[in-house]
Amino acid sequence: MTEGAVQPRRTRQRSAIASLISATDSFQSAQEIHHLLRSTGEVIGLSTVYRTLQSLAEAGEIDVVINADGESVYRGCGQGRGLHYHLVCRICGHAVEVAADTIDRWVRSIAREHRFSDAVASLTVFGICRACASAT
Amino acid sequence: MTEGAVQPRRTRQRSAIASLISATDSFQSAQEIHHLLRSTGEVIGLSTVYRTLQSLAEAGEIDVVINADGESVYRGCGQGRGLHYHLVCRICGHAVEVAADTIDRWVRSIAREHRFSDAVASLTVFGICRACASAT
DNA sequence: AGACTAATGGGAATGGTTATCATTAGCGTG
DNA sequence: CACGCTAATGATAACCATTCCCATTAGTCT
Repeated sequence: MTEGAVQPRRTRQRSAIASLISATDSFQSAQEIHHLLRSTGEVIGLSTVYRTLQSLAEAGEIDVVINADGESVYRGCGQGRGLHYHLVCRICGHAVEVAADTIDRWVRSIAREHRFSDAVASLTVFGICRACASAT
Repeated sequence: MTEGAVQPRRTRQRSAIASLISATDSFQSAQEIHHLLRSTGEVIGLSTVYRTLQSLAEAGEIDVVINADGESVYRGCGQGRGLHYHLVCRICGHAVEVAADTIDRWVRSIAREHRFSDAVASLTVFGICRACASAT
């Protein structure tokens, strides 16, 4: 009993979610993902979508961001690339991953200055991407 | 008709909320604020609390942060001090305002690099404050 | 094949937030 | 001060994302 965590079972639903997510490059809510899967003929329950997204997020296989409406939105990420933040278009949802170095240094120095420990930043930059800006 | 915005009426409820908020230095949810006011004998409806907090936030008189559960939490801020972010203790809720200069510069450069316009950062740093860390 | 149990999914429950609308009460005017 | 206009209030219902419940289904190991 060295490896406490057993890997999840391979189910049709779990791989459907994983492949849909890895095929998109913008953040989507659980509901949107559920709709998309349904519209492609996939038979899957909403509960399953929520559960699976959560477990994928905990496993670090996808990113979660809480948007301005307080909803959790998910997106696939290049794993193993370390911590990073996002630059998200508030019109089309297009998202870019941004290296965390600068911010992490800043967070650490701010935390040290105020004697906070265990500091983690929740950071997302919302803006308007080139395409949407010119499509006015 | 130069000044489109009329100032809100002075009501008992609005000042109760404003004074409670300015007397606290940690973020609180609308529900918590409602409870507190009720427990001090104030007669006030939940709807009013939500509405007033929103209008105060839009007016820039208080800060809003969406916490990890997707709830909106509010706190008074020193107005006129310009944009700033928060360092929040995830145990006791104690919050410190942090100047935004460094981050703003970073946000602008990231946005420029990826050709995003109108970029605004949503940033909150969660950690554990000195007091809570030593009260283990 | 059989057993064990994680995973599923439909529906109900939760909980924060917003909408509705009749009533109340600021506040400027005559 | 009395009057009127309408913003503000607040009880309640509606909303909606998310979680819970639990009987059923289906991976995975032997």
